[in-house]
Amino acid sequence: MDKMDIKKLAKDLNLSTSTVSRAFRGNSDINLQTKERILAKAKELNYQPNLYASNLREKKSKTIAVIVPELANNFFSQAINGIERVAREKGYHTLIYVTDDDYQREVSFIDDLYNGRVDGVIMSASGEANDHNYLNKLRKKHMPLVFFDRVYDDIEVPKVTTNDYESSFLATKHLIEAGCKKIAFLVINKSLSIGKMRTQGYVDALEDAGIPYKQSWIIDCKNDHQENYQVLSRLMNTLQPDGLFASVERLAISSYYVCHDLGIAIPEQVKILSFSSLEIASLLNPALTTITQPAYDLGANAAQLLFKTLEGGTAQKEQLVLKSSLIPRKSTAG
Amino acid sequence: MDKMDIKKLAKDLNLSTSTVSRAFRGNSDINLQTKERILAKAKELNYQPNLYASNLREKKSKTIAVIVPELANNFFSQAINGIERVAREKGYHTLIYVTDDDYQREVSFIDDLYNGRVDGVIMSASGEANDHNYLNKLRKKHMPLVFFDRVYDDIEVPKVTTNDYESSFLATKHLIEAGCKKIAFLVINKSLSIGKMRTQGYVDALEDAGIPYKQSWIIDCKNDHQENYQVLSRLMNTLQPDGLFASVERLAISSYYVCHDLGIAIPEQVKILSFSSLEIASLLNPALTTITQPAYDLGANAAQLLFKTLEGGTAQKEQLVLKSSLIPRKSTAG
DNA sequence: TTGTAGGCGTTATCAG
DNA sequence: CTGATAACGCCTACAA
Repeated sequence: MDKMDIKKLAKDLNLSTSTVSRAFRGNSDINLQTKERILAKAKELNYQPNLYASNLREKKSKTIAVIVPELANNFFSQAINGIERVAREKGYHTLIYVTDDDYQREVSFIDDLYNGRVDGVIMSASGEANDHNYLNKLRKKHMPLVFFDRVYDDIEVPKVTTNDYESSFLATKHLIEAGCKKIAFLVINKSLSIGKMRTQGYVDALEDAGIPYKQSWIIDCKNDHQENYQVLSRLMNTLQPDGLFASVERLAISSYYVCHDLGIAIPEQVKILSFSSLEIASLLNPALTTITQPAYDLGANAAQLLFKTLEGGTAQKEQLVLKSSLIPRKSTAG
Repeated sequence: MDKMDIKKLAKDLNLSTSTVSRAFRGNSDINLQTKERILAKAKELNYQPNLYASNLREKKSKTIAVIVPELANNFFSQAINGIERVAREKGYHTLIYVTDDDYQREVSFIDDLYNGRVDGVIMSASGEANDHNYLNKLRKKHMPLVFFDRVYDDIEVPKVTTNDYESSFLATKHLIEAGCKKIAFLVINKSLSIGKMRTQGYVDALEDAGIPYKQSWIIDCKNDHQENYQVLSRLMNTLQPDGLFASVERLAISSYYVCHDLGIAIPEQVKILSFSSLEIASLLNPALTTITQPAYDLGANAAQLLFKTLEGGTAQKEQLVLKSSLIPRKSTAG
């Protein structure tokens, strides 16, 4: 009574399973009337073709995987939103995997996808300077992979990033023009693709302005707020920068807390600027100058690239670079 | 050379497919040595059992679906984070569907899940006062469903919510005690489960304090910022409230913009309080008093409830109510 | 402990 | 336009 399958439905209709099957496939030849009769009966009996049987036959899952370092984060949630929308429009389903910035987890997620569960993968990388060879297995399985934002340079697949170097350069220049002489650069992982680009933009902009650059002004931070709070407090008390350039949103947040608590006035005593996808940057106290990445578009484009290779068959290695925008606000006001 | 399946692997090893299969199943009798030989060879040849063939046999997908109204949103991204974590720990995969608050989309997502794609569904509802009968089909398919936060009262499934009525009552009281006489309540959908509870809390708190309650002080808003900006501007100019209680984070945001633009001082001229999962509420200008829902826990608990019914078999109808916390900040300072 | 064989529910191919 | 049949890749009785 409960379990419906194509055979029972066919018997109910005095038809063969092939005919019933045809009613559910878009293309095949079938009499319109029988088709409608079948669909009606199917609805009545609450029948739907079994997904796993279909996929087994057709060897595709109409599903993609998205692997991200974190989820509860403006940037990634917007990006995923973009991915999900494109996937949905293409009739694909979207699986989410969060690594919590744990490289091992990334590896094991990927491992879990070899079995045909998905047709393709979109990923923002977690594993810094590790071995990325496990990703080549994906290619052997003809499973397309697309990177967005955080990429591995040594893996040749389509990538969607933003103009990090240029943005970072301009941002640093912006601080200099606002009068900063002692600009600290806050970074989480300067060996990662993105950290590297952003750090370089900062360094070059300093040089370009004839400001002596010192290694000690590049501050290594973590993902943990408490730790960063300590590091930044020390920074403010010792080096006493008059400018903070946060390469990641959460570092700007920590900086704000530190400055509030230490009674350091923004922007009078220290100007702050950050890469950030915070939609309410202008409501902060004071409004935060940001380099805003087009997070949604980044995701949407990554998805489009994936479907392009999925449909085209050829493994493209397109590199798409979207532009971020520098939005000056009170936190860097002269 | 490329495609591996159990037969080729078996042939390579001079074994039968059943033996190979056994090496991958946890339970079956198999010689430890042959098992290891098989697994080694499998790794070498990059073989993994095809998921769809396995699922077709075993009739379960080890996958759950999460359906939410929106994704790029502090509350939902935290909740999904909680769900994903629990699912991962249970060895399940997580599919994401975003309705953009479109009831029809919710229905069609659900339709798409009848085919065995998932073992269970976790959902925060989009469709207000619509017909929810389509959900009963899920039950016929023995597909467990769990609601979180936004629920349909007429559907009897496990639900995880927060103490919305109580929180709303206390929040209103907080505003009254801070000296507000004319408190407007901003709501997006007062007919929805949550909107209803929150509205009632507001109304009752007013009555409790002997403040005459007027329908006109309940302000109907939308999801769109532009529209809300208009509505709220008008509100501030006409009714001139001295307190705003936003039932949803985005309405507090819009209120801040309006007040900033109109030069209305918070909290001197108007105090603002909001349901919100914003982690940086205290960095806003001024720091925003919030009722903070335990978003992550809401998601994690919903997932746990789902797995409980998935494992236990019995369709529980547990109702879990988590507590939100009122965190007073500058925006409601006396 | 291992092998054989049948079937999970669909769909594509080929006849009719 | 419709029906029979053989895969898809794997798993599990049952037999050896």
